[in-house]
Amino acid sequence: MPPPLGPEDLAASLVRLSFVIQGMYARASAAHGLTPAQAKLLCILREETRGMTELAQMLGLTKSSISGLVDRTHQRQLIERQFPQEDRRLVTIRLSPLGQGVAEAFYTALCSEIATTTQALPDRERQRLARLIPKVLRGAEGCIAPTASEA
Amino acid sequence: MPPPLGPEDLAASLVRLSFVIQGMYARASAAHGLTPAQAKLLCILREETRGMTELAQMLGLTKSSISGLVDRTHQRQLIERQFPQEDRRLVTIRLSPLGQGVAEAFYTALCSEIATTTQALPDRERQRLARLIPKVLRGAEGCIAPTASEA
DNA sequence: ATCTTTTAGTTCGTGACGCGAACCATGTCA
DNA sequence: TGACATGGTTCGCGTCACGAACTAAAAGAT
Repeated sequence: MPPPLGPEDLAASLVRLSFVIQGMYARASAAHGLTPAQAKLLCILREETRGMTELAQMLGLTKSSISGLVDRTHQRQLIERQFPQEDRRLVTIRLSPLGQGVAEAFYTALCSEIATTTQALPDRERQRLARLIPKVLRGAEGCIAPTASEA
Repeated sequence: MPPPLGPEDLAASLVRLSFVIQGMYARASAAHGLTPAQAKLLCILREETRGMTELAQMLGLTKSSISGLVDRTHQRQLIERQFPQEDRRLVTIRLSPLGQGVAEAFYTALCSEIATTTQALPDRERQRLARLIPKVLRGAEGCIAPTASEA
């Protein structure tokens, strides 16, 4: 008969879990020649082209931080800058062909590694988990969360 | 009738969850004048005194990284170095009185913030979650996980 | 008892990261 | 036209993590 678990225990294991996942994220990044920050950037751009300010919001970073990150990622040939004519202040960032490949490879590798660890669970429990977590995420949406949402 | 969720969906929401938690961790750290790295260090030392190599293992960092981290944290008066006589190579690190206070404050703040977001779930589901997550963690133990275990 | 190896930490140089402050260029609005 | 807002960049700073080279102390081997 397992004792009931208090909310602190849940909090503690959530923190622990997040460290484990972040560890996988870091290793998957490194395996593809990326820093975690660059990996996040690529994952966001996987969806669609974005402006610098937009990226700043999504990553929860300062404009100046984004500037640097984009620079370094650009040097690695993973992204391209576009200068739309309708508003010449804008700089739009999109994946380069190389970047697309790396982004996909990274993302699938990451997911498959994570899946490996959840594969240990019986289907029923995995299914439950898959439905519970989004609920927690919805509960957390109110927070000032940096919305490092994507991937 | 919700569609069944594949393992990729689960992986994706796990990643997303980990970012949310890390965001809270970062904000809770900042609120107590800590960097996330320093907060992790303090949390480990909350349990007991440790040597440098031991810290390196637990945090998944290099000895040189620990050296720097300990230096900076020491400058903030949060930890103390001890030089045991039985083995004069060893340096043992423990919380200073100030560090103890900060560590406790940080940890409880973090847990309570996380608890807030899970409070939205009905008791039954929260209870389920609290039992499922440790299972995932056990499944992930095999991994080379840096074991940034504590807190 | 000495010589060699292992163990524990430190130092140094490098690159990435994130921040705030100051700044420029382009649009927008009065 | 002049004031203001918006979008990005640059700079200097502190933090972080790494590998390589190094010192000191302990443990083992001869």
